[in-house]
Amino acid sequence: MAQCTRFPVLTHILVCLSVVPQEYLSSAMLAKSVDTNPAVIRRMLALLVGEGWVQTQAGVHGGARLVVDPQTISLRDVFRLAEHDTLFALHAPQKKCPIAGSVKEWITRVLGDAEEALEAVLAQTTIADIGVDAAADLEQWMAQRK
Amino acid sequence: MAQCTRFPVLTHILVCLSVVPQEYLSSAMLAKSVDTNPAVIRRMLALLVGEGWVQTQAGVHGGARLVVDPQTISLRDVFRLAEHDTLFALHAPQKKCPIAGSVKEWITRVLGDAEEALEAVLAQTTIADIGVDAAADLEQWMAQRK
DNA sequence: GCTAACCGTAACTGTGTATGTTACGGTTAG
DNA sequence: CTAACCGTAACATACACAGTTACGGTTAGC
Repeated sequence: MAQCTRFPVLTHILVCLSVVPQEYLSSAMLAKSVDTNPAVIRRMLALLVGEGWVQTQAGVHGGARLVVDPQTISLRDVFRLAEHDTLFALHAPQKKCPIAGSVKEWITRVLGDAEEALEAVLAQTTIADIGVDAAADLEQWMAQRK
Repeated sequence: MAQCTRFPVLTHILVCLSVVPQEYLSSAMLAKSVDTNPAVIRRMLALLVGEGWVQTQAGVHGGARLVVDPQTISLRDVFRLAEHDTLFALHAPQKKCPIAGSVKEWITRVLGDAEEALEAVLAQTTIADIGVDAAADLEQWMAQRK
């Protein structure tokens, strides 16, 4: 599959936003948390805004904010956003090959089923689930800082 | 996942070999069927030989031959061969980020479960299953050629 | 209004991975 | 001896994505 890190990063951003509800987090802060560039974060945020999960605010004290219940965002939703095109690419076999048809048919069907099974597992976890643990970590971290 | 076509191509090769048991198919013929270069096929064959599924024969009238029952090769096996490294890559978040730990933990666990579910579906189909349909296609194709 | 802190987006680079291609040495049958 | 094979290395090519820079637009506070 992929050497694609978008899924974990998108999840990380959403969890960050979910542990400080109603608060605006700047792309610079999120970039530090995810350990990347603010522009990369803003690119990701554009996707989340497009889904209607996040609102952004320009100007001083601006940033991004979660505008839906994190319980309503499953990892399946995030996964689909991250891997917009098909998970598996099919090769285009020679038309003249007599067995190409059945091979392609089987592969398509089986991969479809497999992807469905994969997404069914992802659907069982929501951003809120992860947020609970993350909030606990955050609290412990802040206590240690005192 | 990936823009990786290795899984379908490996499957195609195995099905081709399974419909003409005990017969040697040259990489040139397989290349025509899959619509690629013979060297690419030979690279793939090297993987299959490494698994012990295929034997190759150099020289005139040489080629590749299936040496195991196609019923014993599931698409899960082929999939693992095609996607040798982990299906999903994780990003390495900043150590200082207090919530990175729980995010990574959840992602790792959930993706592990998801991959398991995916492979469970793939395990239900074997090369022999596809070979049955492919053989029928081949027969029909040869009848039309008369 | 001016300034500084923000976002949005475009453009470019760098990099990693996979396929396509060529080439060459080694092996086998006739 | 030759032609049909494989195995493997050494490229070139393509593509997606992260990283980076830059610039225009927006907002809050002085």
